[in-house]
Amino acid sequence: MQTLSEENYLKIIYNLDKQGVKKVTPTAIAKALLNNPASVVDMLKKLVEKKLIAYDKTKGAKLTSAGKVIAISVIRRHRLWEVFLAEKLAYEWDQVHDIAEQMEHIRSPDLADRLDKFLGFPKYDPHGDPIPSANGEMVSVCRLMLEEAAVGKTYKVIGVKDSNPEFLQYLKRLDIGIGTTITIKEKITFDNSLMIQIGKNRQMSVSRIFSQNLLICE
Amino acid sequence: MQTLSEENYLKIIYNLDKQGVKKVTPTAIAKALLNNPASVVDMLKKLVEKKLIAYDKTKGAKLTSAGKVIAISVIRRHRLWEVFLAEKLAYEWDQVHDIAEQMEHIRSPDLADRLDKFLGFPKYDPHGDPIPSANGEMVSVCRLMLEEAAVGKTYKVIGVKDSNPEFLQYLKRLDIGIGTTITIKEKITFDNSLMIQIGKNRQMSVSRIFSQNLLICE
DNA sequence: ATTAATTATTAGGTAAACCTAATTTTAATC
DNA sequence: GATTAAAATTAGGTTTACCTAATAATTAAT
Repeated sequence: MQTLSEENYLKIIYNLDKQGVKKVTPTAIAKALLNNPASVVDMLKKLVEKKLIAYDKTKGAKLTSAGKVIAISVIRRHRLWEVFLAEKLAYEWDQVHDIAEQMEHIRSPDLADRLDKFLGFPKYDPHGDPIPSANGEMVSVCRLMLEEAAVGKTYKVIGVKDSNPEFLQYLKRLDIGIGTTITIKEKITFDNSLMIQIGKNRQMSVSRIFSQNLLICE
Repeated sequence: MQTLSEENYLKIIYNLDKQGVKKVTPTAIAKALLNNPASVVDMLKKLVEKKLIAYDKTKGAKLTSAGKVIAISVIRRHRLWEVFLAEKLAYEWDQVHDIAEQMEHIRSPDLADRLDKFLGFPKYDPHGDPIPSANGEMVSVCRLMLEEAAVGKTYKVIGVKDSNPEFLQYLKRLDIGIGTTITIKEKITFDNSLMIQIGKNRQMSVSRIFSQNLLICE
């Protein structure tokens, strides 16, 4: 049985690794957790003892399979609660993270599974991140930035990259939410803006900044 | 801002007082929290410093108005989550307490209010305890044991006294749940059993033990 | 390759919330 | 009212998860 803090470390190590960080170092972890590298070193030792990670100065921290199981289940809980908060309690995309950060640590054998069922087995959280299934599998990520979309194709909005409140506010005003369909009409090369069609009949131009922040899926 | 542990102490002090304990002593609190009286004394000092309780050897611990506000809000969150777990996630009455014990400490300004709304502003939790409203008011407890019911009258089931799993199982088999209507047909004095009507057409006899465990409201 | 800068680690410390064991206080009983 | 039992308190310790400051080890830059 692991503590709340241990769960957070495992989750962060998993996430950093997933984000493609070549070496998961104490400093990187400290930055993510907003704490001190010295504290991280302490905890890494503890996690090594518990056989939840392997740590090697030169290779950084790596989850063992036991550690990975825990990390994924924490992530699963986090993302399920995010869906709950957004969908059932009408929170905005940017408000759900901090609360889910707390809720992910609630422990009870089948809570996540019941929640999953209650929510209708969602595949993605409100940020477009895939939700691991009960057995720890994640759907292969169908997820690209609007910027990477191909002209002529139609996509569905699945989330945002950075949950900047202003951006979310703006999306809301445009009536763009999860599931909204977007068709790419034209790429304007000179400023990298895009002419898109939202839903069936609305057309508009969006900036590169915009298209780098919206996540879509075919 | 108070810690999780402080919240638990305030809640317990509130509950002990409500249960009619004449003097809320360190030993009583320790018994309720399954910890040591010495630890309780430590914490009581801290709570006095924070002006959340008044403590006097001879009178025991008493919540200040600030302490009461916190205690009631913890209780509100606890009971709302219990409703959520029972109603939305299909937990049995006896399974919700331990999970709600954890969820009650999730902090976020308006989470409880949103949850309350989502649940349709329930008045009682699955144990028949009243849920404080957002401003801290609790409905006057409409709650009596089936044993105390009057012949001829019709009541609604609001909860159980002791959440004994066997009893809950039995209720389930009888298709008795929260909201089920029960009409008292006859009191059998020789063994204190009751002839009741469940819903519209089912009649059956229940033992005194049974009727001392089911909570109802007119 | 040596110096400078960055990282990692160790040493020693703190705060929260517990604990045990000893002591004092209060209450109960004869 | 003295004795005994129970409860409250104090003293001193532990664990978890942090911290700062100092040192050691890497990595980068001249």
